[in-house]
Amino acid sequence: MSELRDKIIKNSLELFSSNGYHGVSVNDIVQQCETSKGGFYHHFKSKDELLYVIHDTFILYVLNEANQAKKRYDRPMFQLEEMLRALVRVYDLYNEHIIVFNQEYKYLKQEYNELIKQKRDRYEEILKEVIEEGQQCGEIRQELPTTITSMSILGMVNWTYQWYKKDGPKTIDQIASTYIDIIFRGLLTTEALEEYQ
Amino acid sequence: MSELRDKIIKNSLELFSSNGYHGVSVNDIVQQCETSKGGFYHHFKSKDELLYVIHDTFILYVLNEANQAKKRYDRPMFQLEEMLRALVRVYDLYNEHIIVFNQEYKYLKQEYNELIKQKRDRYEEILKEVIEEGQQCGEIRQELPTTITSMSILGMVNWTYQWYKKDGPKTIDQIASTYIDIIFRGLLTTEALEEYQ
DNA sequence: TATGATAGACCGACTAGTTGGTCTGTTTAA
DNA sequence: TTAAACAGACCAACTAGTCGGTCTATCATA
Repeated sequence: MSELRDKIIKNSLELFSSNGYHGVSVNDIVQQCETSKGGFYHHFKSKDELLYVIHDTFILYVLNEANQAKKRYDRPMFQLEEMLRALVRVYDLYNEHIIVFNQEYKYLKQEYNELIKQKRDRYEEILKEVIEEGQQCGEIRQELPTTITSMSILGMVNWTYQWYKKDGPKTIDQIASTYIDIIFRGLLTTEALEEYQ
Repeated sequence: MSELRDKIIKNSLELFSSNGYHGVSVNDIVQQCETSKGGFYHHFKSKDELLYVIHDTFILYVLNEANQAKKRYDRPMFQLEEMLRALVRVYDLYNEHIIVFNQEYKYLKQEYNELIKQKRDRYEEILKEVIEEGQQCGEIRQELPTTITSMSILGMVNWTYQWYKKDGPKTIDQIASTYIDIIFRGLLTTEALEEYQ
């Protein structure tokens, strides 16, 4: 792609993630990038489109990882572990994307919102599928309601962006391991848990 | 307090939670309330102060519930259960507050932000204390890192606002029970879990 | 090789509209 | 009579987005 386009995305991410989408004007972005209004609008139809692009690159990545995790393993238990490790790992890679995503996705214009929502829903579906399959084959406790369970997991992991700091005392892998420890003990049947450990 | 003041808060909550803080102008609020700019600014110093008031009423309630839970029970295990049930219950009572809170707290002006952050931090401290005490008395597994664990719980529960619908298929109590089921199996030592069930 | 044409990248003054907030009143209730 | 409660015209600041124009690089043609 273009150099300026990348520069705009990179700088916008910094600005958005610390000041919020509405706390940053197109002029701010343009100034930070040492370019002009013309430069900006040459690459983006609107400020909204920029927000969309930020959302999309990140969610596309996550969705892709989830699909791969499903393919790589055939047992739900391991699919789930891989999905979670991948999702948590994203917090190192796309930290700023996620802050912006969670804070501002409500402000996406409808046309963009629908595109994002499709992928978001697809991810949730995959997670649900994995849990359902885990329940069917006796790895995950059947008495757990599938939706609440998958939302619990998603919540736990997604909340990371609220407190995780790259230079904090815990590495992202340590965090992932603790999540998986808690979730697996919480979800797995006694037999599956014994086998897993 | 004043009637108009309450009306402004009530209507703002509706507007903010569906359109976002930045998607709603003071004029929108004033129109919805069938009042005027004068009416609004008689009761609030600024639009920011309104946002602060919304944040504060909700977090004050949650903090209060947590303190009571700590007082009511002496065993960490039960303190934790009560804290979680109370926190989840808030999603029925303060649904709109929470949506606004999570979406917009970043946009609070510094003076307000600090006041909110204090209470928010205090809540997290209480949760951590409970978990630490649970670890010390052998109810909660000692190998779990306290911070990550408490953040996991907070994340799981706080995420509820993203998907919970009052008229959805699951009641808030069912959701709470599933959370507690997963968390307790995930956190408690084998002995404490047996005793609990 | 020299010349002219075309296209994309970028510039920045400008506009039309909106925003939060103010200020001078008027009404209402005690 | 007095003070609080409200009304609404008004303003300065700022916003996203536009538009005529420039600069540079590539490529066909003579």
